[in-house]
Amino acid sequence: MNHEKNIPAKQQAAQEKTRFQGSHAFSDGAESFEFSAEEGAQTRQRLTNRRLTRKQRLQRRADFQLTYREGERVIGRYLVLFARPSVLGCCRLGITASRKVGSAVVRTRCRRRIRELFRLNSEALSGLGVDLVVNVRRGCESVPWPELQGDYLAGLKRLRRAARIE
RNA sequence: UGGAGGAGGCGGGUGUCCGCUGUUCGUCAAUGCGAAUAGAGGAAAGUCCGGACUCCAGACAGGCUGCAUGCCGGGUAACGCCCGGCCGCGGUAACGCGAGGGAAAGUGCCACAGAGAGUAGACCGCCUUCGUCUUUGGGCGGAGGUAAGGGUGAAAGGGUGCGGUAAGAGCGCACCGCUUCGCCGGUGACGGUGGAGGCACGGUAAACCCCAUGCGGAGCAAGGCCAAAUAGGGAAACCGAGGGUCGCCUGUCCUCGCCUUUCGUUUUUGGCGGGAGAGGUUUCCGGGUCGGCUGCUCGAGCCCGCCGGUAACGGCGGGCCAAGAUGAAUGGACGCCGCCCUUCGGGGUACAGGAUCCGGCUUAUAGCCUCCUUCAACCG
Repeated sequence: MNHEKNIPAKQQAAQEKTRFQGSHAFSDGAESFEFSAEEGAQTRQRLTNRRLTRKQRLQRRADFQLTYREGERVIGRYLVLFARPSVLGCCRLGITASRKVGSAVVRTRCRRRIRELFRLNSEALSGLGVDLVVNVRRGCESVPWPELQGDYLAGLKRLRRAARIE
């Protein structure tokens, strides 16, 4: 988290601007993740964490199976989410696309879009600290971005609710 | 200009924001941060052939079995691939297609129809002759000769024509086909040509089979190296009890043998030493799981030029370094442009993503471009 301080303020401002525009562009429903600009310090933290390195990905088969077995499950229109409290502090992402989804090209595109969902909406997971496994369902490669993002964020909301109840 | 055929190429462009993986450099405690730079295809696909590479087995090599290939010559590391040619078939042509060896080594199969289907055969016919009847046209019956015509069939034991004959027939002749023997051309497949034979030899080998040639097996999850935890194996050193009763202390009981006043890991009533049993701790060794590293990208490499070759391709010279990921990067979002369709709102923009690497084949592919050839029409 140290590197966040290194980013110049100018760049931060630019990011904030684009993010804000984007947020308005697909603010067609309550599911879109909204935040206001006046929460200064918190906003800064949310805006800067946009990277997705290898550490933040599930890399072992055992991790996947553990998440399937012990995690919470939420089924959406295009995605199926599994989440399980992580041993590490941060969130990690794993993506599974079976051959039912389509050809190799289609599956790769789905993976990339989901990775971007995870990366650009990291604030939706802030404070959770879970291993998240996403199963791809059919149609994920061609659905418009706002709809897919809505599906993803709605899934996360339900996951949060399930966690709170527990 | 239009139709057709062949060869080859491209297969989106661009802007903004946010990212990913490798390498190099800088910085640093750091796998972090910053900068620069590179980063999917013509099929990356199917995994159908051929190799390189690695391990295993064996070792001159050969055979059996199995599989594959199959006109000729050339190319290649090799091939079932490519190039050139031959033959057959299709097309007016350009050109295309062909598993294209052997059916006189053997076995099998060829339904139905038909008189007869492989040592042929005679249903209707045709012809001769005898008998008989007669309204003199011929009819009926017997004996024989035939295979031209009809009919069946996918196929009827060479074809067409002329001669010949009672009618016919390779019975004879010419041409074509076939078989066979020469000669000429060609490296060869084969082509051309001359003679002889009077015709025997149906098809099917993606039916068994025969002949010739080739092939040891498994694959980068190959293979090599490092190596946590736990359990277990081996070795060494050190420590000294263990169990029951119990919250704790004291006391007591049980558990090996020998010896008897010195020694000490402990096990005694007290003491000693040998044997035996048992536990704990630490260290090392070997095997080795999770995991990590390597193999891993400079190669039958790519580009340009010249030379040889009809070509595939080869030779020489010069230049270049161009993915190396591993739950797997090379992107996501939003615009603009191009192209196509449009009901003028808009919609669409192919097939498709490396996984050790090469050479091929096959299959998928919206649309676009270039060149050559051929046919038809028109103009000159």
